[in-house]
Amino acid sequence: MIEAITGPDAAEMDLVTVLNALADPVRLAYVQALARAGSWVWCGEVLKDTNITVSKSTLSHHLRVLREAGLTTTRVEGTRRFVSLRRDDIEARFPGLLDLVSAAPTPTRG
Amino acid sequence: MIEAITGPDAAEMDLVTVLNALADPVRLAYVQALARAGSWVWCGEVLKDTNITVSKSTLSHHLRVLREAGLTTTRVEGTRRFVSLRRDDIEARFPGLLDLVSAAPTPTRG
DNA sequence: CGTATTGTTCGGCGTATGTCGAAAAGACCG
DNA sequence: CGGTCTTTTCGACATACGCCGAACAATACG
Repeated sequence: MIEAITGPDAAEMDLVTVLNALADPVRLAYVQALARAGSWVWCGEVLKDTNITVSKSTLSHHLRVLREAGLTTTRVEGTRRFVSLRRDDIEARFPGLLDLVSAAPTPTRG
Repeated sequence: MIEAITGPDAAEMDLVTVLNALADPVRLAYVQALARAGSWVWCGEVLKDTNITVSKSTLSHHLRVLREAGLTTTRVEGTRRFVSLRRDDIEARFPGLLDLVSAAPTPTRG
């Protein structure tokens, strides 16, 4: 069976929690990269084309924050994990949020 | 002369900083109340019709975070201060952000 | 089976954050 | 000037957060 790890239902997403999840340079860049990359990206590869480097444990921590905020969902496939933005749920709950984040000007370098 | 205390220019607002400013229950409620109330509201009164109570020093701290993120500006008038959302600047820099925050479902009570 | 790959979990560490009360600052009123 | 009102600043404190390396777990490969 395909194991899918997901956080809260769309209706239970909390704005403060979501904003907090996005209010970190690493996580924001991750979400932006995900938005660019489409669905089900190998989670260890997402930050590859950014200038961000963190340890495995740190990345795992950030992915959990994103997941528990409701922003992403994870699918296990062999030894790897694939991650995807919950676009529809996010859009349903917080319309425009993903567009806003994706269109962010000058990635964290004012 | 009218003393106006303002944070960064619109062009220099940083998304992570802005999201971080909004990712706190008190500050989010404050911004939402401001969005509802219009411009130049007496800063000590903004949270009156919410169920939030914080000390003066804590509120002052939060107002500084909001101001330094670029979200609000403050005008001194006598012994009081009046605060206003920088709607145009926010909209120019992060289109849709204020609408998104204002339309937040179930105020911090998922 | 042994090894490699991929992530998670577990301490631990340093810093940031939210909170408060007390004190100070500035403006107004008598 | 003395008193009042409003807000900021100053410690102080507890907690949360981001980060890492080491150990563990689960799967795949030969």
